[in-house]
Amino acid sequence: MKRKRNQKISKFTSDVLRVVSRIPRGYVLTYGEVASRSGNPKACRAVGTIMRKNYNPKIPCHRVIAQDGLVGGYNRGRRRKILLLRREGLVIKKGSLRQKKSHAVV
DNA sequence: TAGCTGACGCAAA
DNA sequence: ATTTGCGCCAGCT
Repeated sequence: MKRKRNQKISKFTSDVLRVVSRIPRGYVLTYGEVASRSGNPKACRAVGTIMRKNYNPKIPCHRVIAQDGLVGGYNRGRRRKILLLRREGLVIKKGSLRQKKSHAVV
């Protein structure tokens, strides 16, 4: 069912969304990194939860991958996520990224 | 209010 | 190199 008014998002959520939206094209961050930059280094799972909710399609959530290199999940299908990443110049082998490109704080 | 879930991370076997 | 188990946190029912 649809909700008329949007739930007020937590500061953490807001921060996470901001961090992710700042990831440059061609770069990726891990869920853990995003969590750390959001103030809770151990909230990697929570980050996943937030991404899953897919607040704003404008947010490049496909640039957030797992620490082990696996692309992780994607609300619209892992396949799609991989496509997007390759499209940005990243090399993915069997669902995992060869070289992780993190960006220093922008 | 309390409990369950999951787009994770890491250590151990 | 792989697989299994446990911990952690915010959101949802």
